[in-house]
Amino acid sequence: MTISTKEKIFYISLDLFSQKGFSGVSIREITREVGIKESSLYNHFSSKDEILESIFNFFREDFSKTLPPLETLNEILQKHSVKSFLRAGLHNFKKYMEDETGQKMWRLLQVEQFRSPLAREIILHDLYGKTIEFLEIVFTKFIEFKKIRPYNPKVLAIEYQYPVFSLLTEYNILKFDGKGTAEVEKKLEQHIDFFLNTILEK
Amino acid sequence: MTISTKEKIFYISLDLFSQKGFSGVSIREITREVGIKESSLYNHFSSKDEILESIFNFFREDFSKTLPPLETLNEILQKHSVKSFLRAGLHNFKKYMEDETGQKMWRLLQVEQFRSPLAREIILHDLYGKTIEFLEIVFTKFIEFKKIRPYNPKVLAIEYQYPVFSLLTEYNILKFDGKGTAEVEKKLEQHIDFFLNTILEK
DNA sequence: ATTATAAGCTAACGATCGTTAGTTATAAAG
DNA sequence: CTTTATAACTAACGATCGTTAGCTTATAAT
Repeated sequence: MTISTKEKIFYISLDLFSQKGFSGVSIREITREVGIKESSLYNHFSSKDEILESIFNFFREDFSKTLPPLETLNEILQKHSVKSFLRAGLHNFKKYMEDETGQKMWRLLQVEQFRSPLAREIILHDLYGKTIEFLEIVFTKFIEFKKIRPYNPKVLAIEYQYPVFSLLTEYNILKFDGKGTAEVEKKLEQHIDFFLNTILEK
Repeated sequence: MTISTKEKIFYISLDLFSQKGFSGVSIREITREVGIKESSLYNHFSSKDEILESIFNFFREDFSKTLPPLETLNEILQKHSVKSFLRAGLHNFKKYMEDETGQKMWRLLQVEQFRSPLAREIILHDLYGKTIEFLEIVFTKFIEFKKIRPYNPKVLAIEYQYPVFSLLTEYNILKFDGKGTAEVEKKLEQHIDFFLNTILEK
C-alpha cells in the first residue's frame, strides 16, 4: 500500500500548519517537502485554503468515531465497573492523542481557533460538546444502576473531562519539546483516583 | 494622559496577532491601524519579532502580579472561609480574563505556542506552574488549619484549577464570537460547589 | 539661538507570496 | 494503436512581505 501525492500533501500540510500556523506556511514549503513543484499541488487541491478545510473535515469525521456508539453502551456499562470503564475510556483517549496525527490535529485546532470559525466550531461542538454529552449519558446510567452516588450528571462529566483537557494541553506542549510526560501521566492517574473517590458509593 | 505611538503599536499588534497569529499580520497592517507609515515603526521597534517579544515580556510581568504575595497569605487564609477564599480568587481571575488585554494575551499564547518556545514557557511555567504552586501552598495551609480534609495538596490544586483552565478556553471562544457566556459561568459556579463539597470537613 | 534627538515621511530594495497558463510524460481505456 | 485523463513540469504574473536609506520636521536641551 503506497501513499498518494494528495495524501502526502495532506499530511505534510497538517504537520507544517500545526507547527507554524496556516499563514506561516507557504505553498512552496509544502511542495518542497512533498517533492513536487508548487504548480503541481493545484492538480490535487484548488487552493491553499482547501487543504486546511480538508484537514478539518477529516478530523471531524475521524474524531466522531472515537466515542463508542450509544447502542452498545448499556451492555458495556453493565459489564464494567466505573473504575475500569473510566480507565478504558482514558486508555482510548490517550491512544488517540499519543498518535502523531491526533496530536497535530489538536495543535492545529489550537493555533487556528481565532482565524477559523470552523476550528472554533470543532473545538466547542465536537471536542468539548460531544465528549461531555457522551459522558453525561454514561454517568446518568451509572446513577441509574446505582454504581455511583446521585449527582448532576453533566457536572460529573465536566469534573471528569475538563481536567483531562487541560492535562492534554500540558502533555502536548511537553511532547512538542521532546520532554518527558511521566509527570503529566501521573497527574492523570491521580485525577481519576480523586474523581472516583468522590463519586463512588461509600 | 495620552497614549504614545509605541504603546499604540504594542496594543494594535497584540490585537492583530491574537486574532490572526504573528505570521498572519503584516507590518503594513499594523502601521495602517496605528496611523503611521511602515518605516516609522522602526523608530520604536527594531523588528517585527521584537514587538512580539515585548508583548510576551509584558504579559509575564503583568501576570505575576495577579497572585497575592505569600507574606500576606497566612493572614488572608485565616480571615476567610475556604469557600469565600476560592470565590474571591475566582473573582480576581475572572476580572483579569474579562479584561480585553488579558483575553488577547491568552489568545496570543495559544496561537503562538508551537511557533514560540517563549510562549510555551509562559504557558507551562507561569500560567500553569505558578498558579498550581500557589494553590498547593494555599491548600497545604487549609489542611494545617483543619479547614479541609487532608489530601495531597497538589492534587487538590489541580482538581480545582484545571477545570478552570478548560472553562477559560470555552469562555474565550464564546467571547470571541460575541456569544453569551452565561452557560460557562454557571459551569464555573457548579465546579466550585462540587469541589467544595468534596474537600470540606463533613 | 543653536544644536541634538526623536519621530515622522517618501521611495525603494530583494525576497517571497498564492496562483495561473501552457507544455510534457505516463499509463489506462477504447 | 490511438485517445483520453492524470499529474508532473517550466515559467511567469502581480501582489505583498520585512526592512533600509535618506530626508524632513517638531521638540527639547544646551
